[in-house]
Amino acid sequence: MPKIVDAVARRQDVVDAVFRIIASDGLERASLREVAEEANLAVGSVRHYFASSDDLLVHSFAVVIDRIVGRLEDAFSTVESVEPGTTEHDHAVLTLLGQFLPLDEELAVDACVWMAFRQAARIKPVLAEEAGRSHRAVAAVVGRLVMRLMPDGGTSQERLVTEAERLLATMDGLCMHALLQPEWMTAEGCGDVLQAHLATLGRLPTNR
Amino acid sequence: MPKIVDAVARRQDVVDAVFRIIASDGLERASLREVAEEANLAVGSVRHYFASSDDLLVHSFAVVIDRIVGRLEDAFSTVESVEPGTTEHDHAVLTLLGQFLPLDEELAVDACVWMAFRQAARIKPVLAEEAGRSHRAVAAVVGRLVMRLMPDGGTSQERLVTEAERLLATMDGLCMHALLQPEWMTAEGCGDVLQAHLATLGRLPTNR
DNA sequence: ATCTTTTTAGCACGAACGTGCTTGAACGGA
DNA sequence: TCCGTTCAAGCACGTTCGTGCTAAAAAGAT
Repeated sequence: MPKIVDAVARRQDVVDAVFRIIASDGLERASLREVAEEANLAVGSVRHYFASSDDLLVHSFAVVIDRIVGRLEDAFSTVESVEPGTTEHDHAVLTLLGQFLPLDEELAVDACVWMAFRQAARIKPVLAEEAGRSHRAVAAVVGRLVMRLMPDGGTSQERLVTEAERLLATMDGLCMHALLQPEWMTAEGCGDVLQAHLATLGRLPTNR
Repeated sequence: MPKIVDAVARRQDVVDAVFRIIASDGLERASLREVAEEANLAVGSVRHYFASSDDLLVHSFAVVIDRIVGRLEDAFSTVESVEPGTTEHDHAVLTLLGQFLPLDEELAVDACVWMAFRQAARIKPVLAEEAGRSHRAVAAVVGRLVMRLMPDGGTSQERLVTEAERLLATMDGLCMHALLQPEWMTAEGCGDVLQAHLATLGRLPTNR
């Protein structure tokens, strides 16, 4: 048998290069040549692991979705393991919602990449399927969280859906502002908005 | 004197072509050649009215900002002309916030273009100045609206800023979802979320 | 040492891009 | 009528892009 390399790890290296390029120069700069240079490979090598440019981008999208959803579900099991109403519970909820925001370097890269792909999916049909999966998975976690946080436990189905969509919209808007206007929307500002929103769900104290 | 055409109107025609292209095919497709074809002109003609591709894009960004901010300020003076607490007042507030969302064809185009330019401004420095102006202008209107809507009239400066940022984030998130996931976030769903958010500001009835 | 298959590297082609520059066409004032 | 400015159109150059294709290098198996 011939030369053996860890194909999975190699693919991940390339995907990491894609992430760095998107975060610093935008998705449109994530061409095969740029990605190859960032990963210290030749274009032909990248194309050995990914059939086409679209294939590379779709796979990168899937990876960032899995990472974000994975963090969210981990954080949600932490929330579930704590008694509601306690300060630990509040802290766990804030930690969960913080996974959406660019609060540190790694989260910022993921948030950039996630936003860029979702926006691109409006135009590029190859990304549409993953975009739908992303939305459904995140909405599911947020929906379960809202059900846990609402005073009546989410008795009214209709009200629950609206509150889930409201929290989801607020999170995406916060993420957008933190990425696009970091001088106006700092991590502290995000925290204030988060607390204020959670207070409107009736659990956390109203007077922040 | 030579041949005279309405240069302002011609420029606006080109900008309209830019808007249509961005809304249907994304900003990266708004090249000089594509724009010229959409406007039924030659590339050289477009370049006669705009010094460069960057010039065209920056001017288009400015136009869409002026349109959106203009609508917002018109709607705000309507809000100001009505007694707070009345149903007309509530209706005027919803009309104002509706200017953010892709509720009809024209609003949808503007929302697409606005989002696309703001995202692009993270990468393209030429767009940064207009992006900042956009954010400041919109935040000013939303801030005044929140001041009018909050029960104590916005006594606490800090609380007022947080609530303005919270409303702004929710609006941008709603706009994003309505554009990217129209099947999950319909106009009706947007209205429900809006009403729920306004209820948390303490003015509108809690029981939608 | 040789073979075989994976891995890496690179070339070449057509398409699309922005832009500098040139060339006609149009048309109001002289 | 003719002039001069403005508008419209197009060519050409250099870059970058994705991709089909070829070929050298690497290394376990024999």
